[in-house]
Amino acid sequence: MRTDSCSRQHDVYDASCPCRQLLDLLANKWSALALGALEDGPRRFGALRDRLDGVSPKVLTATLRRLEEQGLIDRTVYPSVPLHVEYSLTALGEDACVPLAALRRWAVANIDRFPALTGAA
Amino acid sequence: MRTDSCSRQHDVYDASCPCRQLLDLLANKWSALALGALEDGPRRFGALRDRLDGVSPKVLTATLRRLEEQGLIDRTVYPSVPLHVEYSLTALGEDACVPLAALRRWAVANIDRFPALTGAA
DNA sequence: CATCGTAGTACCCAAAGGGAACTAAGATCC
DNA sequence: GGATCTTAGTTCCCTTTGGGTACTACGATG
Repeated sequence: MRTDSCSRQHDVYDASCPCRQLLDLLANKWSALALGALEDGPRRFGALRDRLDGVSPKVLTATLRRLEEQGLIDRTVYPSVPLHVEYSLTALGEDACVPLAALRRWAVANIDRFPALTGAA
Repeated sequence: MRTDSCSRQHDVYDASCPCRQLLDLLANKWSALALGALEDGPRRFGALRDRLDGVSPKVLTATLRRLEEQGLIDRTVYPSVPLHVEYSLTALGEDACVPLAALRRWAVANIDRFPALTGAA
């Protein structure tokens, strides 16, 4: 039983298809950076906040919760003191990292072709 | 003369690096869909609005303007009546489509692994 | 002279993003 | 035993962005 209109074949161009929502989740600056930050092993909240330069704790929490909800990352709490929370990629998250890493790499590799961003004359 | 702190090597994890802004532009639902919609040839505003199911004209205009500003798409006005405006990819836009297409394809191919989105039990 | 089609803009409201300050819980210092 | 530290957030408030509906401009067409 489906509630979306896209019964068999999925299409990101269909607003009611769940993969549109998935695209919305992944095609997001903070999601792309957060997943990438976990690529080489688990990280704690503070480490992620440092790595994702410029993110506010509120937005980072929201991003991580969304990713966790969808099964892209795991959140493990170590009830030590001070509290210790570790985020890590799931298998699904690792897979999602592939296209996201390609996008990040493209941005870095091609930034010089964007004069309006690099402040060139 | 640069105003950003990331003098030589670019890094999306540096908030002041221009490629962070580029990532923000590309890692966006509407950008990814709009660029993809132009992959197989120029399209008019109305055609894009139809293709990007669920987009409001206001948001579509804003998205296209941003992409045009950065040189990813061209906007050509044919002063016929009724007015006719055609959007097409630049060479830069075509290149950017590669990682974005991969991301869209990943979403479609892996949506079944997201029970929370597909409404599975 | 009213209507149509195209490509938007204007207006208004809701949601998300963002910064700074604050909280909780216990260990550790003095 | 009270002050202080650390970690992982939450809360508040404000700004920005997203989103829907209605409206405009333009001349051709009936």
